[in-house]
Amino acid sequence: MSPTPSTTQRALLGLLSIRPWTAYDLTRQMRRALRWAWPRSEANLYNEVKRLVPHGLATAVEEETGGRSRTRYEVTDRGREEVSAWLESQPPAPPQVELEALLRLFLADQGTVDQLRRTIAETRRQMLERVEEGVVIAEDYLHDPPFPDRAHLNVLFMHFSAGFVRLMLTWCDDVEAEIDTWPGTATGVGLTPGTRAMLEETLAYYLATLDQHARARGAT
Amino acid sequence: MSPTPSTTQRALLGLLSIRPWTAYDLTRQMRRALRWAWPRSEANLYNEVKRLVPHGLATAVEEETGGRSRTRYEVTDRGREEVSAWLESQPPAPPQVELEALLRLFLADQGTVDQLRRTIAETRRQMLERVEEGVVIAEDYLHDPPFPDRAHLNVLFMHFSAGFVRLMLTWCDDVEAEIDTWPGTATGVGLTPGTRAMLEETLAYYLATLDQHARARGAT
DNA sequence: TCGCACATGTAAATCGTTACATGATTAT
DNA sequence: ATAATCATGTAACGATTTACATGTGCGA
Repeated sequence: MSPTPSTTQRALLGLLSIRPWTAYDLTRQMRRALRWAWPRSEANLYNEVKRLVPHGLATAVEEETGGRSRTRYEVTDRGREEVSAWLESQPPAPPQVELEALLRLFLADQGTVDQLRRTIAETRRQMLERVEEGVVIAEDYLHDPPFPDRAHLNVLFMHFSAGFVRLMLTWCDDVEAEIDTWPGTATGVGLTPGTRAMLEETLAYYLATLDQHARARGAT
Repeated sequence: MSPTPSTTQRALLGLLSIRPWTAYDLTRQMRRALRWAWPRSEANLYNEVKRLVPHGLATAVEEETGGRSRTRYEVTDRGREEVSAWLESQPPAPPQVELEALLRLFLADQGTVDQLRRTIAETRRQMLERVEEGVVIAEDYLHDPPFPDRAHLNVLFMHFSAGFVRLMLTWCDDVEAEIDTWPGTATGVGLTPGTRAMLEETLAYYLATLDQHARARGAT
């Protein structure tokens, strides 16, 4: 009757375990923070919280605030158990990246260098938007942290997002520098000096990593 | 009648623009390479290629190879146009990361340090698997590239995936080092020296980035 | 007072996954 | 000869998104 909740539902349950929220605040929190780990559309979130209730994982209270009514959700004991069981369960799903810009790069020989350049420029713009949001949040946390007793977790969380932004921005730089040396996207380019160097560096890093972890395992 | 194709369909069309493939080869290619940019289940891919045909974007030929028949797909002119139009169209969807491990970290105060440690260990293991695949592909490309005239694109593509793996592995290291200093996930931890340093470094990087791009824009 | 952003959803349509099915090929 | 794996899907189900709907407060 109650199949195991989806990861989206578990994320909402997790938020509710921190404290009660209204539906709208939940979507805000998902947009502000959890977008980095589990991005979902807002309409979907309204839907999924509501579905926690009939499963006995959360309770809903209607509040009359002036005109329109809103719903405040609270986690139940069964809800908390569900979160615990999930954290205990092995293993987490593998990381997945959805990156249309990278897809376009892969197929760039079907188009022009200029199209590719615009794709990269747009990607950089998107990342700079995230940086602007990040500055606000980071300053918040240095002066007046919203959840002081969760600061250690939130900072490790932000540490990932900062790393991701950095990755994307340097990748954009690398791609731009490289395509500037191309006569076109398709015609007789092949392995350039730049891409050959990248390839060798990548392989060296991979081999070093495997080696290091093989030795770490052996030393245990 | 033909609503604009989904990105998954465009990815398949893009592959078909390189050359004709059988359904199975398409799924292989998606698994081997495009997983990094647009991960989809194999069953779905079989479905989506098939749906290209009634829209006039691809043609299908049944081939009898021994016993069972297989389908070979080819792109049509309309299919190529569709890919061009897509590459021309602004803007690409923003990058999205789905990372259950990061979600678990965010909610780690609902569980134990040991659970978190296991999550990180599993994530590292998943990434090392990717490294092993990557070694094979990179060596291929150095000795006997499968698509020599596409090498420049494929290497820039791999450059991203290598960067992502590196990001994940160093993040795992950082998290492990930090949580080793915690007495627990929740009880009176707050902003530790380690996380404070991270936070300051993140903020500094963000500000430097914004500054740099503001000046770059000003200098144009 | 007009429009726009905030706040809060619903309904329909689509997208995508999991589970199943089945013949062929290879390894043991 | 058997089991495992490759190759190729189908069907059912569930998750997600898009588009719409509507009230409320605020700034120009």
